[in-house]
Amino acid sequence: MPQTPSPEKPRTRIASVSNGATRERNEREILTAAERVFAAHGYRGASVQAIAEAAGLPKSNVLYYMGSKRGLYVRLLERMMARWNALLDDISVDDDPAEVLEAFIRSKMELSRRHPEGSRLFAAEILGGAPFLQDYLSGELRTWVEERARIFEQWAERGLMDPVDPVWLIFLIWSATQHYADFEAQVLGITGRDEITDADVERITAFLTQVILKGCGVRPPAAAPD
Amino acid sequence: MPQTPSPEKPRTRIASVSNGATRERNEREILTAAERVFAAHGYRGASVQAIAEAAGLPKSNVLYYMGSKRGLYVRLLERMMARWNALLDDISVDDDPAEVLEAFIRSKMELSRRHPEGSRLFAAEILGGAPFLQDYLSGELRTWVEERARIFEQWAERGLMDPVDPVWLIFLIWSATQHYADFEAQVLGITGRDEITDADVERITAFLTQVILKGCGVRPPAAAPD
DNA sequence: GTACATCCTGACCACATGGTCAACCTCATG
DNA sequence: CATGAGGTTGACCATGTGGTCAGGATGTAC
Repeated sequence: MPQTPSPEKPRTRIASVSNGATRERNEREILTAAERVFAAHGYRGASVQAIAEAAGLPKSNVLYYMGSKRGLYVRLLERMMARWNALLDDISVDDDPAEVLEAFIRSKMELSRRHPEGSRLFAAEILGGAPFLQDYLSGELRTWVEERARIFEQWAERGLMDPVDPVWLIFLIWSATQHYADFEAQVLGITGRDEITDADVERITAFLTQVILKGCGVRPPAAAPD
Repeated sequence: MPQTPSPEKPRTRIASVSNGATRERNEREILTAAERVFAAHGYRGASVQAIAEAAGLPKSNVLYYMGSKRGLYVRLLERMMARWNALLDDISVDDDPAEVLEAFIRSKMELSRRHPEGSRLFAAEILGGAPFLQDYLSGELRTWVEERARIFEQWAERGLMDPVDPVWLIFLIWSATQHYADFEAQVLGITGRDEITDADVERITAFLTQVILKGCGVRPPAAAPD
């Protein structure tokens, strides 16, 4: 119904130039604003009105593009999950534990750093009992964790690291890295700064890498080149 | 001593027996219910109606006891801060770092364990930018952290542990322990369990203690029994 | 110009929101 | 019994909620 394709006319370009461009620009604006509002107030606490104001658009326009509050929220979650899934996608038993763990910590830290609102959105969803993400958690993400946990275990068997519980190790890395996005307000309040700089992130990453690798009996990367 | 016979006139004192008891019972019921609802949906997302239903009381009754939604929320935050302040209250440079750090991890873990809703309430407040807690964070809590950080530094100077940044170490312990309350839904989904048992908590505590102490170059308590 | 799809939005709807209030109930004491 | 303070709550209010819709604006293709 939205589009009526002509059977024979060579309409290579149905949509006008402004069409796609306008849509893309507005959707991006709305998604950015919505991520911020949902992150700050959770699903119920966020109002379409507030999102619209943050995006500089009338409420009706937001609903025109996104259909519904729920649809918008789900779309944001899916975008965040996609970013997440790209993390540490290909590791094998033959990789160097130190390198992989450092890459894990670093990339997770970068993810929280680059998408703090998305990170908080995710956190708020989990805090509320993950009503929209239960299937993802006990499906895709669980598999993701189990696969990596198996590799950690094999490393332990080969004596490349201590035989720590791999799942709790993953949780430890998650929580430690996520903290700087989710609890940013706390970190800033306590340290007395007004922002977390790139240099801070670099230092925190180094700190976490050092403590966690040493804590698991993994030697730092420099010690294990071939 | 439920009632004190007034020496002169029974004018000033009028509280009946049922008065205090009823009030106490209802307030406790409301606070428990409210903590759960605020934790799940944040300040804006929680409705007085939902809290009332969770407490098994009419909405009017909740407002009769608590005055306003905001007052109820602030009261819950203060209760949680009081629990928090009792943590690791007296440590000195002369204590054993291993014992103190383990006690810190353990008591923080127990706090999250005993008050998961309060923990999530706090988390939701910080996630939303800590609109009600900014002063507390940059005041009391900041002092709390600085005092303990100073002690960690002195331990490092004495060679009792690695010279890691003490503030980030505190954040690391906070995030790792808080994770099991705040992200409970994630932990359960991924591990496939339906609850986190006392035995799990014990094992997680041991894991965190081992990794963090070793990671900071602290030796475990020499006199550890078994 | 006409045609047509997309874009835009104020007005509107049914319902939920936090909060108020007056009327009621309960019950120990005088 | 009557008093009176605490406890209880349905009805009510102004405002906010997510969502709909009709009608107009805009721009490109013919």
